[in-house]
Amino acid sequence: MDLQKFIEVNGTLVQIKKGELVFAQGELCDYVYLVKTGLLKAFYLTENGKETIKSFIQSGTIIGSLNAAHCQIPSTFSLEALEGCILIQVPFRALLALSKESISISQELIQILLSLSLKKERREFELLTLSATQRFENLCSAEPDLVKKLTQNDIAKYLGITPVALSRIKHK
Amino acid sequence: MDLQKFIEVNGTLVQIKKGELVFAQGELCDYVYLVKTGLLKAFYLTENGKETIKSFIQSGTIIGSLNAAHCQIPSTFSLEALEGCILIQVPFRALLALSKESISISQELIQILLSLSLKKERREFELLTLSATQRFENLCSAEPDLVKKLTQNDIAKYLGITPVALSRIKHK
DNA sequence: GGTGTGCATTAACCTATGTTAAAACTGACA
DNA sequence: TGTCAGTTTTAACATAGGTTAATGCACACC
Repeated sequence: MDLQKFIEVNGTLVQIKKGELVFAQGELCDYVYLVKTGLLKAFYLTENGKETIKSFIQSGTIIGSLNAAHCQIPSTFSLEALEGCILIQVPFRALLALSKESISISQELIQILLSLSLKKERREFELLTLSATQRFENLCSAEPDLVKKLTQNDIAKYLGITPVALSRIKHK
Repeated sequence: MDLQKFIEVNGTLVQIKKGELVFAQGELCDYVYLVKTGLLKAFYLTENGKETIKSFIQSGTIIGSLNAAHCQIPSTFSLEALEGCILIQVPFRALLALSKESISISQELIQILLSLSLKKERREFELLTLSATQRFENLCSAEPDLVKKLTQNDIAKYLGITPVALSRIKHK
């Protein structure tokens, strides 16, 4: 049995309306979610109230505050639905426990973590070496359909700039 | 047997002199390294020849271009010794193979990947939400002894700014 | 059709950081 | 001791992006 199947069989269905939070920064969150349908954003709020977006999560993805769940610490980010979403929720510890018993699940978990680390590496690289303009162009060519669905506000927060700056960039 | 032990027993010793590369960006690199002694930097070179530092690697750490090794693609970064280093090298596929046979190794690999993702998450957060000044202060308080060993050039490249900008920040 | 709310654009001004280049400093070594 | 290479500092100027605020636009709702 694969991981996705396991979650579907053993998890519980959760419906989230547009604008609602799945979990909030500062909360403990022991669950991992499989996104069946919908679109979400994972974002940070800094002390001075500024929001920056960590990532957008599309259907088919497994998402959760893995570190929070694993270390039993409060999540560093919030997860919000940008559209109505259907998720399947399963405790992270159930996954870990399962992985202790099944090599194939362990292997799959390793695959997921490796591909997660690949994604983060790309993002780190872009933040470190590219200008906002280049990051925007990259995003547009890598995820054209996603970009269409987002507000410029959210795109800007993802790029690490203000909506005003993004508007300027687009204008050129 | 734990992972570190496995590497020590099955790996081969590699000595790297200061300034030499362990592997270079663009190369295939199937190995994972355990740092016995020394200090290294992992860095990107952009097309226009600019260097940015992804991370510093201190002794006791396991390092490698995991994604490159796993996906059999060229490494996106280079690894260079900042001091004379002693490393132990082992093929990544040997680790993966081992993890397929041993649950405990799988679990350890999962732990390593989780803590790696935690580190990257922190860095992403800092790049996304903090100013260069704040990032510098964070680094100084989190890794005071590491900072002492580095040149300002390398610190700047790690923070994502120029040495000139770092000098200005320090001056204040 | 009118009104309100949220989003996008534009403009004016400000600040952080980049760029280039020169000068000062440091340590290695003949 | 003098010289050289590498590193750090300083200065002057250029640019990207932030901040604030005003305006424009679009859609929902009365």
